[in-house]
Amino acid sequence: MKISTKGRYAIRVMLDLAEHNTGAFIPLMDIAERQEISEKYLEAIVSVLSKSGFVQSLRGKGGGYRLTRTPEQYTAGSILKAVEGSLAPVSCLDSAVNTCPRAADCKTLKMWEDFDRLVDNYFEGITLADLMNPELGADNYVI
Amino acid sequence: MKISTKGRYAIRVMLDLAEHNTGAFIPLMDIAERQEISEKYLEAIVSVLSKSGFVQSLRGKGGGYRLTRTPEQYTAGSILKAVEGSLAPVSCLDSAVNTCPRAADCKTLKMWEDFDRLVDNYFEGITLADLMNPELGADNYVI
DNA sequence: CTATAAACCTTGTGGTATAATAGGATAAAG
DNA sequence: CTTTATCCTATTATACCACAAGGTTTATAG
Repeated sequence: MKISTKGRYAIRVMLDLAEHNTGAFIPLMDIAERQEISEKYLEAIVSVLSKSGFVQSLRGKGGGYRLTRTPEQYTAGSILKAVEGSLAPVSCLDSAVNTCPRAADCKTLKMWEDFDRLVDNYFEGITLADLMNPELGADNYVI
Repeated sequence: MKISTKGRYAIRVMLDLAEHNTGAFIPLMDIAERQEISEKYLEAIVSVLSKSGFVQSLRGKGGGYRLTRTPEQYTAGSILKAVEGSLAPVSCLDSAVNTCPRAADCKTLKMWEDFDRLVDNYFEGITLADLMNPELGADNYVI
C-alpha cells in the first residue's frame, strides 16, 4: 500500500516551486538539482502537473515553471490524484460506480469505502502552505 | 495506493473460516469454491496465515484449516500486515528507524507519519467480528 | 493396512507496473 | 543562436502480482 515516487516527487516539486516562487519561471534543471531527482524523470511528472493546470510553463530562455495559484489553494490530495490517478485502496472504488459482481454481499466493501473517504479527507485537508510551515503546530493536519 | 489481492483475499479467507467455524477443519478447496478464488493461489496466502499463527492446520483426510482465536481477537490490520508486510505509505516508514538521508529536513515526513498512524488506527480498530455483522451500525468502524 | 484426502513445498510463468535512463526532434522566447 | 520546455520513442532493470504445475509428506477414514 505505497504511494509511488511519482506522487511523492510531485508534491516535492510543487513545494519547491512554492518555496522559490518569485513570480519568475523556474527551470526544471534548478528543481532537479535542489531535489536531487533526475531531470528526465521529473519531466514526465511536471508534464502531468502542467496538463492538469497546476503549473504554468514557458518555453525558451527565461522559461520554466511556476504555480498558477497560491500555496493555500493546492491540497496534497489534488496533487496526488493528478499524478497517481486514484487514491482508492481497492480497484472496485476507482470509479463512481462499483461494477464488482460481488459488491452486493461483499462483507468488506464498507470497510474499504470508509477507508477511501478517510484517505481522501486526510489528504484534501493538507495544503502546500501547511507543508511549508511545519512549525505552525504539532498536529495541525491530524484528523 | 492499492491493497493487493493478497491482503483482500486473506481477509476473505479469515472471514470465511469465521463464518463456517464449527470447530472442525475446513479444507482449502471448500474456501476456494465459496470465495471463487483459485485454490493454488489461496495456498500461498493461507500458508502465511498459518505460519503467523492466525490459523491452525491439519494434514491428511479430514484436515484443513480453522481459526486459533475468536473473530473478536483478529483485527483487519493484523491480517493485512501479516500478508502485505507493511501498511506504511512510504518505504522510509517500513521499519522503526528512518534511514532516509533527507529525513532531517523533509517537509512531507510528518504528513506521511501522521497518515501512517491514521491507517494503522483504522484497520486495527476493525475486527473479524465487526465485518461479520455489518448491520451492527452504519458507522461502527468509522473513526 | 491401504487408499485417499489434504496440507506442504518448490518452481515456473506471463503480465504489469515502477523507476528510471538515454537520445533526439521541435517549438518558443530572449 | 542559445536556452528551455515539449514531445517522442526506446530500453533497462527490478519487482511484484496472480496464478499454475507437479511432486512430497502426513494423517485419517474405511
